[in-house]
Amino acid sequence: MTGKKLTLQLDFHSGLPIYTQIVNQIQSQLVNGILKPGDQLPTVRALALELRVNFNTVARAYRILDEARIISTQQGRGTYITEIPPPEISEKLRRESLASLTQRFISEAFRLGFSEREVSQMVRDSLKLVLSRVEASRKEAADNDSK
Amino acid sequence: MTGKKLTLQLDFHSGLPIYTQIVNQIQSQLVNGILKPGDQLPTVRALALELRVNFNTVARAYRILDEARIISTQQGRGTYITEIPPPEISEKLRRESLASLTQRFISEAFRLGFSEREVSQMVRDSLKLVLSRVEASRKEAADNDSK
DNA sequence: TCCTTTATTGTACTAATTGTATCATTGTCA
DNA sequence: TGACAATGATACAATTAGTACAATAAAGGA
Repeated sequence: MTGKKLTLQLDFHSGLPIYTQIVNQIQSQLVNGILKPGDQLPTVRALALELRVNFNTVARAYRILDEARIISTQQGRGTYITEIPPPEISEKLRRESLASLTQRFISEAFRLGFSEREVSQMVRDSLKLVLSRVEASRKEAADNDSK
Repeated sequence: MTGKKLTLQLDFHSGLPIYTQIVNQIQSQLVNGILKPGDQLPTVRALALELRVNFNTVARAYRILDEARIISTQQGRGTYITEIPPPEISEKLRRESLASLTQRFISEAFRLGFSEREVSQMVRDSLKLVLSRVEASRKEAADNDSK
C-alpha cells in the first residue's frame, strides 16, 4: 500500500461535482503545506474507497491536477505532488532550489567527463531549442483559437 | 562478491520508469568511459539491493542492454560490458548523452518556473564555482607534494 | 583427479499494484 | 423529452514484485 493519508471532506449535496471538490481540496492542502512536493498521493482506488466514490472519479480529479502540472501521475507507479515550488515561497528559497538543481546537473556532467566548454555550449544550444519549441506551440495554439 | 561498484541516481518520481533510468545511466557511463568493455556489472540482486528495487527491475534493464549488445549477461556467471564496443559508441553518442542530460535539466528547470535568463545565469555561476573549487584542490595537492 | 554438494547468478512465468480508455447509466435542467 | 454533465462499470496497459528454476562456478571430500 502506498500514498499519504489524505483527509478530504466531500459534500455530496453541494452541487459541486465530486471531482471538483477533490481537485480543490488537494490544491488547497498543497497551498497550506499539508501536502508537500514529492508526497505520494493515495492511489485512485484507495482514495475512492475511502471517499466511497468510483475510482474513475478520483482518476478524473487526478487527471485535471496532472494537466495543471500540480501532480504527476504515473501508470503502474502512483501519483506524486510535483516539485514545483509554490509561488509564495521566498526568492531565496527559489534561488536555492535552482542552484541545487543546477549543481546536480553540472556535477553529473563533469562526472561523465564533459568539459566546462562542452557543458556551457550544450546549455546554450538546448535553451535555444526549447525556446523555439515553446514559440512554435504558442503559435499553434493561437492558430487553433482563431479558426 | 562480484561486479564493479556502480553509482546510479534514481529519481522515483521523475515519471521515467526505474528500468529506463538504469538503462540510460549505464549507457551514458559506458559512452563516457566510466564503464569500460570487459567490466563486470553488479549482479542483478546486488544492484537491486543497493537501489532498493526489486531485482527483476534490474534484470529488465540488463535484458534491454543485452538486447542492444551493450552488455552480455550470462546465467550463472554475471553481467559484463561487451568487449567489442558497438560501432555507434562514438563522439556522436557522447554528444547525445550530454544533450539528453542537459534537456532533462532544462525542462525540469522550466517546469519549476524558472526563466531562460535565470537558468543560464545559474549555470554560469555554478560552473565558475565548480571550476574554482577544482582549482583550489589542485593547488592544495601541489602544496602537499612540495612539502 | 573427479565427483558431489552448495552457493551464486541470471531467467521465466506469474501475480499484484497502479493509472488509462471507453462506454453505459443516471440525474438535472431547459 | 432531449441534451449534457457527472458518475459508474469494465476491460486494458504499464510497472514492479514474488516464486521457482536453470546454468555456472566454487568448495570439499573420496
